[in-house]
Amino acid sequence: VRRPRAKRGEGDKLREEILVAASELLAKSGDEEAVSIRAVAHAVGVTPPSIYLHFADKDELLFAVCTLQFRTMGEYQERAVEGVDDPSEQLFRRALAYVQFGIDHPEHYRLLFMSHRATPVPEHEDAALQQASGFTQLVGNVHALLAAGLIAEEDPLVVASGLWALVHGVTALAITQPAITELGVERLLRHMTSVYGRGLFRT
Amino acid sequence: VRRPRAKRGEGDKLREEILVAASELLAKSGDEEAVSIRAVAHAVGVTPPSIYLHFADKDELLFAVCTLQFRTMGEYQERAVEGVDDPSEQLFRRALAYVQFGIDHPEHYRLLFMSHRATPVPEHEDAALQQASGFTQLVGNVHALLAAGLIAEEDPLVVASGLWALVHGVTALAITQPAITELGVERLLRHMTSVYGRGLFRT
DNA sequence: TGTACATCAGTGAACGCGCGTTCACTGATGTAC
DNA sequence: TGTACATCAGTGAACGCGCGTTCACTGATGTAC
Repeated sequence: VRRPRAKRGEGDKLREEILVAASELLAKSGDEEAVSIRAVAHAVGVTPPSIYLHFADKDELLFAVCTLQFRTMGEYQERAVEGVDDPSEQLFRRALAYVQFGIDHPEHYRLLFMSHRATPVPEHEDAALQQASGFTQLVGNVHALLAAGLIAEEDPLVVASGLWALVHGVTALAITQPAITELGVERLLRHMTSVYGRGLFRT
Repeated sequence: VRRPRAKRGEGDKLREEILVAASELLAKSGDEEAVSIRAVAHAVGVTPPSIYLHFADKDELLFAVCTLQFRTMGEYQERAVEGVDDPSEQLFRRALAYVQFGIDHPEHYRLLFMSHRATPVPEHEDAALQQASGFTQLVGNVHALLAAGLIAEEDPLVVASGLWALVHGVTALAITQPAITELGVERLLRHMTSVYGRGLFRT
């Protein structure tokens, strides 16, 4: 399955194809280790050295995959809060969208938040930023709630981190522990947000 | 560094040494991939084929490491609730012990709850049991609280899963996101248990 | 319009590496007589 | 007490594999004159 060669100046097309192929390979194989330079090249219909025309090394390729997936995750969240003004409702929808992304793309979620790669190393700081972009909006939500006096006085960063830990817990567990899923992820999430919300919001 | 050969009938000593070496290698290297048959053999001071005298294959070795670590985790929890009778206090201490294990042994925690291996496959069911052993006691705690009317009517499995997701979220985030740790894991955990507890317990 | 030439998107073959696993073996330890 | 022998805990060498990466190359595409 040989890919037709790109026209002059269209060399960047391959870059895109490689990125998409790597993402799909990760999703389909269900294993980060299956995403080898050789496997990606094969999936695109090209020889391994061609990858190096677009990415310095394997690390850079995987980093690019992360960036791509962070963007997808951001879209999930934006779509979720679209047209919603109430900050507590926004918060809830954001949480749902977060978990939903993890369930829809378990391997990508693993790569972003559960793998060794997930630990942002200095040189990869804009990955941290990509991720932060979702997080900072969450912090924004929390700020709004604090300002409105809806939740008790507390460091917004702590509140936001707590919320993150909550959704991350559900998502990660849903991915690694299928037994949990049997009992219904939505049901679990509904229970947890209800309990947590009752504790968080002033009555 | 050649290990002295075991006496007759003391062949099982090597098995133990391999297991411990594999666990330490995992903890020190901070990477599951670093735990190769060859690396473990080297650490013990023995040649690679010797491993096969005690474990059928690499999978069985790693499975044994999991079992060992589940046991350690169980000890953390038992020590935590020792001499405590109040079920809600037990619950809280159990949560603390859970997170503490993850912080003390991040790579082992990864292996047990965050890796692909963490998904219990059929043949490995007693791993699920080992893990369940902690979980079933948690379910027991929840049952006691329900019976005492301290928490609202709800499926105890859902309540227990929620609690698990909560501590797992904090632990997993603390491991993969060092930025979170800067703000203080104990502080985050205290905030979350406080909020969650306020929502969970009837007043 | 035709042709020499530079450019650019790839290819093909090879490198060295570490891996899991196998197989035939060795040599010390204990046992039987 | 001495010696032949079985057992048992390992060893040494080798297998085939897939990996990331490099290097010199090819051949189609566009450009200059």
